[in-house]
Amino acid sequence: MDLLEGLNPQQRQAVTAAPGPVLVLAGPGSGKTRVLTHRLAYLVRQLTAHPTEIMAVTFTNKAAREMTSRAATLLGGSMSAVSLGTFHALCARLLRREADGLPFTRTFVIFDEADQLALVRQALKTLDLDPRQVQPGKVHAAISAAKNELVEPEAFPASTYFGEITRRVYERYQRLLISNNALDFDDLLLWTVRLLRENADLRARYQRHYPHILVDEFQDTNTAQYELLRLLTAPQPDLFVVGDPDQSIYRWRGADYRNVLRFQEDFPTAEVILLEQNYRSTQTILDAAMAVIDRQPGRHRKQLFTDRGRGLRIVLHEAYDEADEAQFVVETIASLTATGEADPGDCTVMYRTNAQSRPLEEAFFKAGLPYRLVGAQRFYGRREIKDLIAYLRLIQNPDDQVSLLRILNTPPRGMGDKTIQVLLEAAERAGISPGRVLLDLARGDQAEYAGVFGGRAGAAMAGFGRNLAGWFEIAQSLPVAELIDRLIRDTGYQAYIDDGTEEGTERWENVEELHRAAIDFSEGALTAFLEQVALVSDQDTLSESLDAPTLLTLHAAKGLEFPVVFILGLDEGVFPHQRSFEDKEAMAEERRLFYVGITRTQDRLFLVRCFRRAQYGTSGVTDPSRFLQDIPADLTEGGQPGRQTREQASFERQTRWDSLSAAPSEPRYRAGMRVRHPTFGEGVIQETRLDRDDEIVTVEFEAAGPKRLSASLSRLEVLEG
DNA sequence: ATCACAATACTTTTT
DNA sequence: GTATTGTGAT
Repeated sequence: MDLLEGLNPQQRQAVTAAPGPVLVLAGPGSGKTRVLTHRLAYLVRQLTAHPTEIMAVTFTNKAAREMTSRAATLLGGSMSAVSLGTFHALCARLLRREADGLPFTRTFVIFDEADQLALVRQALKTLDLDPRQVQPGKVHAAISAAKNELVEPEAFPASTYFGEITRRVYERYQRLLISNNALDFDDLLLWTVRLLRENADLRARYQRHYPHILVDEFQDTNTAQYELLRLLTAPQPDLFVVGDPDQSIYRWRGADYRNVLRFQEDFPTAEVILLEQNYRSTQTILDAAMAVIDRQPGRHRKQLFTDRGRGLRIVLHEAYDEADEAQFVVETIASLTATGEADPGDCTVMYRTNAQSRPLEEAFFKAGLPYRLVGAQRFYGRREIKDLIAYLRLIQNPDDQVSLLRILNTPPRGMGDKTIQVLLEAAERAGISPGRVLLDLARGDQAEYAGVFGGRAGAAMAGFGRNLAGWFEIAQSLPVAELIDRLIRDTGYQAYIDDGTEEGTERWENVEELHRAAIDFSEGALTAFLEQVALVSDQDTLSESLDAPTLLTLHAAKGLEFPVVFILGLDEGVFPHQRSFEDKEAMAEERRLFYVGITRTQDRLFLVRCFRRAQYGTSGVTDPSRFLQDIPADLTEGGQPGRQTREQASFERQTRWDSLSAAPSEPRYRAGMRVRHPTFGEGVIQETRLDRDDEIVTVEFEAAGPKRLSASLSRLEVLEG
């Protein structure tokens, strides 16, 4: 049976378990995704399940794609019939199909974080609450937490002042979502659960339709997701879940690793299988990981073991500041690459917060080395991208008031605050959304709004309404990419965004990037495109093609593995993060996050911290992370940052400054010089200038084109001139 | 109505 | 130090 080839006895036991509730508790690097994939294939091949009868839930879209292709390889055919994706994506699909009878239509849009916040602000305003006294973010977090726990507005505990406020905002917020014909992320789960709870026929239909359900990363499911699983799998569940409570890192998003315990209570007949052998890391890495996680009270210890041998020691390094930290990374990777110990693509740099990527990017840029940055948020969060998405969403769903308000006067078209206010009031009076009012005006239905709009403003709005109606029309037949073309042309968006400055050009390039993404999106349907945009995960942006180091947050690193790992910012306040200091559970989660980070490593691990670190512009001295003290000294080499005294640190700082003052005071290179670079080959210097303590050289390389390099980081060999 | 500049919070992690 | 919001001038 080739489906079981290369699997160890525990893995085989899991793959071939009898249908029914199965809980696989798997340590890091134990091949749990592999088990899941083989189980999928086993269901089809051995238990003759039809692929359409399988629903598999993964944590990211990328994981879903990977599982599809791996399972397809195993089966020697297409697995596309399997319903595979994240909880959110699967729920969105179900809701679009079954929207009849619900208070929204199947063209609903999904609101992202920023839209949700805008709605909370709006709710606060209509309730006459000052956003300065009631923080919208806090209220939104509370609402989201409630939704993840399946708590309806009426049931929201209003025992405190904040609770009372939140409850009222929650009510209002839900109504606003409906009037926008929009759902937020939590709604996707909430409405699906509601629908299945209340509609027995539908529930039975889905239970029959998906007799087999598999779930990856089960420790990161929340109450709503767990309830959903229970609803979908009764009365005779074939539910196969895989997870590791030690790797639970999404508590702040409502995830509850106690779902693992709940599972065993709710399904007492569940078969429980442990996967303990690790195929990823050296024993040194595993020993360090265990030392970190074993400090966690109240957990079931497990022994991680491998037959890979001890491997190299973990390197500890203390840098002076974040620029120095980044430079250490770049230099170390450069030297590992130069000696052939690792490929650039084998290396990965992890950090606690996204903001920490900036100094890294600068260092890589200065050294003229490419890198891969994981983070979709940042692209889709850009103003110009949000604008165009708002246009698309409005076309898909004219009731989307948040998107309408965003782009009504973007680019400026003579509809200022006053005009917008009039429009909103007219919509309120007519009992329809402002988008519909515009469409009415475009059709010439002035009667109903007679005397409401002044001549100029009325004309502007009718004009925009006609545009909107026109786009609405062509959207039915045109692929998304061409629709975007039309939008840009009709609105003069390029002229608006690209003002010739460097920033303007960059913004326009982003627009082109979105356009490319739309072209690549084969399905062509607007709804599907918008859904994908709303539900992209960070990891979805990881390109496999480039052989370059990867930069990502520790959260985004979940489920991945790399030969060489750097974990940066091991300073109190950064990692563990400041916000977790008062809350024991939050601190426990930080520790698990560190555990996740360490266990991504196959061979070499570098733990780095800074002596001083800038926050809010001013920099201050930091203390080493408490986690560093938990790594046994016999596993490490390099400094003992955890035990360094302040005097030693300040002495180091002194010597640092001395060495920096030896930096060039006049250029070492001249324009016209012929140079050679180890990576880019030969080229001619175009320009050179001094930048603080460094010299920046612009070189036109024969093969690689123009590059800007830092003289101190890149070894340029002068050939002539 | 629009733009330029200034003051002001603000940074955890993400579907 | 930066993104966002608010204010005042055009």
